[in-house]
Amino acid sequence: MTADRSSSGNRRYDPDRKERIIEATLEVIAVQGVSGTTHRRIAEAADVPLGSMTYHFASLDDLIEQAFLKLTQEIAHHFDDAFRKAQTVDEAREAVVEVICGWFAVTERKMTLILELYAYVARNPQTRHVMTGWMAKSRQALERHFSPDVAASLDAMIEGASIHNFMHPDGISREAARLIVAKLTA
Amino acid sequence: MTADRSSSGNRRYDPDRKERIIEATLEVIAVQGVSGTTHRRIAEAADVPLGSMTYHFASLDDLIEQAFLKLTQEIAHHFDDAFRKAQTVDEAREAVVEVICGWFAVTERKMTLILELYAYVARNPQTRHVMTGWMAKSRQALERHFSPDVAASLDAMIEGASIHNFMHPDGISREAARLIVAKLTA
DNA sequence: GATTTATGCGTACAAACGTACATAGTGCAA
DNA sequence: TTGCACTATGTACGTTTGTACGCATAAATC
Repeated sequence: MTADRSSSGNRRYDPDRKERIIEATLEVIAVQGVSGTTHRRIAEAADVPLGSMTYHFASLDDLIEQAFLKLTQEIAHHFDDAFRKAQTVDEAREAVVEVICGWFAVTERKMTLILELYAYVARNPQTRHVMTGWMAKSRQALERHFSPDVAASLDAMIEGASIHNFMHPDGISREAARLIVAKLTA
Repeated sequence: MTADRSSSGNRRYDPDRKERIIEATLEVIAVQGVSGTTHRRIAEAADVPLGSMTYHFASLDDLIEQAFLKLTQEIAHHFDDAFRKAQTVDEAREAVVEVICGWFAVTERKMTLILELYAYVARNPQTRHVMTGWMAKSRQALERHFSPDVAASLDAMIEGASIHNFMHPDGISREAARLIVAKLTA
């Protein structure tokens, strides 16, 4: 439907096709879940022929893994940014609150993708490195401002609170989050 | 392969077949994920004919939802038990530590199922009641011993810490958990 | 024992799947 | 312009999927 490809003499110069396929994969997973993610749906979403799938990626699982890797890298990058900006411990505390109450909760898409990732990793141990890599980066970002133990507890709390806020509309308020963070970092 | 059904005149008196199908569904989801869960695999796991699937359940999604409901009810029941047994606040605190470090971490199967559930609910909003019901029960159990706000924070921490412990072998130790719980319930 | 009713199941079917591969198209060297 | 090496694609194949449905069979009633 996005035209361009089906018209204009077909074959086009398309240097970042691979990248676009990966992004389309995340889009499909977000809407259909891993269980509904197929070569054909991704190809349609990325506006590329079906043959491109097996040409650029060894298998569907290979593609899904690369998509999830990209997802975690992007999130980790934003996460790191947020804590790099913080100058004081108090600003870092506020950043944690923001991550819990503002950032994740806003984008249902991102949370859905993360949950799909967790389930996927749980069932495909060979992809666990995607998770451990992500967690290591998050931990590192938090350890700019907090001790390793406190960083670990904050990381876990961010995880749990994000999920709960996603599942339950009136989960944890900004004030409540502020109090929790204060307790954990006291 | 489990015999019995294929021999002995076939049709058998089987009053809790429906229940067994639900349990088999959880088994299949735990191993194959929702994405690999099919009528045929469930039927084989439950040792019932394929026809039984559409006879007892309106659709595959209907069956999956019922299976997840059963899962959450069982977990909530155990959870409630643990906190009902606690007589003092300190015992309740220790119960939280146990939930984080002992209980979930032990059974990979259970954690996998929970993560599959999250992903499923995220993508099927009409099944969100399964989650909200579960969360309400957990909250209730915690509120036997803690204020609503503290209960909420403990619940979130349990969530996040369990997941992190599952993904990363050396996640949060028992001592670390004890300290965190102490901080949150101070 | 005969007849009826309700329950359960084997089987078939169209649709969708992952993947392989012959072939068509394209930029580049000469 | 021609030839070549390489990239990309359309298509076909064998499986597996969810679901529907006609028929077999057990239980109930007389």
